[in-house]
Amino acid sequence: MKVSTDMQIYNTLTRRKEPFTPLEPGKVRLYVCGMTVYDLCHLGHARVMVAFDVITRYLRHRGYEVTYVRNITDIDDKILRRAEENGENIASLTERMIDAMHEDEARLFVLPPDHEPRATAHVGEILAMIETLIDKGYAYGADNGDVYYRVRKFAGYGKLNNRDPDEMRAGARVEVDEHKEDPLDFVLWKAAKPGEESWTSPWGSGRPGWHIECSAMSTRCLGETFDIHGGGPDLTFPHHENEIAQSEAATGKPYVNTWMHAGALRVNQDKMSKSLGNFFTIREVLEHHDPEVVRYLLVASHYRSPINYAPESLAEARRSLERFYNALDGLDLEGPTPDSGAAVASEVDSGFDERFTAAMDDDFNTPEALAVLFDLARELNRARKETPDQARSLALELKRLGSVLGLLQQAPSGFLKGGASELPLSETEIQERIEERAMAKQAKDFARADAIRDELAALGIILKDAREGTTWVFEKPEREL
RNA sequence: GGCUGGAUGGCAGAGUGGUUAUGCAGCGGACUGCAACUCCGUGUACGCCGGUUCGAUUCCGACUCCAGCCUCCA
Repeated sequence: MKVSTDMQIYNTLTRRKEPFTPLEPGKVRLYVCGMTVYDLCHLGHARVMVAFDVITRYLRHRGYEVTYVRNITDIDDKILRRAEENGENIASLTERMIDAMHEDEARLFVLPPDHEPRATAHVGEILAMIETLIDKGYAYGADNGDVYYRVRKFAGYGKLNNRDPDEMRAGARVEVDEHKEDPLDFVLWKAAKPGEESWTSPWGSGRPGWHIECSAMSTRCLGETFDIHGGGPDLTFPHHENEIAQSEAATGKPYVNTWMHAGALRVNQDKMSKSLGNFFTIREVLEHHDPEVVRYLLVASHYRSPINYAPESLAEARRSLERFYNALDGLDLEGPTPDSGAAVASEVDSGFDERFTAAMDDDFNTPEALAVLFDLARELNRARKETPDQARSLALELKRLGSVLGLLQQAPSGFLKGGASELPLSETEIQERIEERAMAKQAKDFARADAIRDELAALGIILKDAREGTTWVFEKPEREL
């Protein structure tokens, strides 16, 4: 696949779309801030995971070799507190949460990152970077054992957030720490309290601060300057601002070329948060909804737009996805694919790929890309009647482009049947009723046939009479959460 | 108060200086024994006020409202 230079990506740093040119031709180095593993992942995490999964998939589809690094913060105040509440040790807590996170993302069709560095495994690099910062005068040890970053010393501080340090009313909402030279200074190394998990350092036993960990691990995995750094919307300040300050002060080089931030996920127009009681973990939602429906909802908006999560929006996402799967249902989707055979690919030449690519090249415009796929699905539905060969090619094309968004890879009948485990009747029972109805139809006993259909419909099982026979889909009557 | 980003048809959600987004829902027609699926057709949408322009939802300015960040947060 050819890599052209037509891609445009919105850069948070410059606040505009820019042509994307990686440092090394054909290779993209991508770092995304991952989770602090003290609790289960919620939908906001899913949003970021899925956004950068789509971005990675598309870059690869476009021919780039992507190294995708997403860290795990496995030491931090919240973890210490939670472990103590649970009466379990830190390692046990973080391992459990990491396993749960991997399960959740796999269910959402999120491909694993190439590297998942953990803070606790990189304390050496973190200490080295802190020492460099002290040597260069950008950091200082305080008498309480903490080490702080000297924000005023770094000329570019605030550039990511367009914020002037002099304008920041520091201390307005935070208690000013008497050990800091300046209220804006942030902690690089935190002295351990007695009994806390700690590492030895030149400044006494302690643990790394949150910000330095990302600087150290991204540099370790991707080099001093890399292409894309991503994360959730609330990380721009102070986390990413501090990363820039640390890394650029330590290396004297630009840290990141393109900063990307996903939009927020809201619940009924409020920010999702525990205090508001509108907090949904991924697994809670997946108890009631097909994972692909959740993913579709997240992909159907642009990655930078806020998404309002409401129960109705999932029902609607499901119906949209049904349109795709209805189009694919009953076609032979195995065998040679457009990717594996040029002969098959040439049969489909209606510009769908080009339109899809143009949409995605424009800052990963997934809504526009989905619009192309809906057009493709319509073309496919038209072709089904008269030119089945073409229909099959279009179906394969739909599935292939869908895979770039991480969608449409399930067996259509499986999706449409809505997860056999929730069915009110067994599949064989349903089949029996269908046969019963077929006999009634043959005997022209339409009243009986309709009665059977209505009876099944009341259970959420909708029959579809096709030329080849009757199939069904399962539509759970009420979907909540 | 500072900084960012928004305000699009019943809902969701792209985009554009003049021409169809797309999906869901609705309406009319086709297919069907009747439906479902599908197809065809169908909506005088662009917060408010000015300005630029032959023409603005799209550019510029003011205003109103909303959200996020400014403290840990994806």
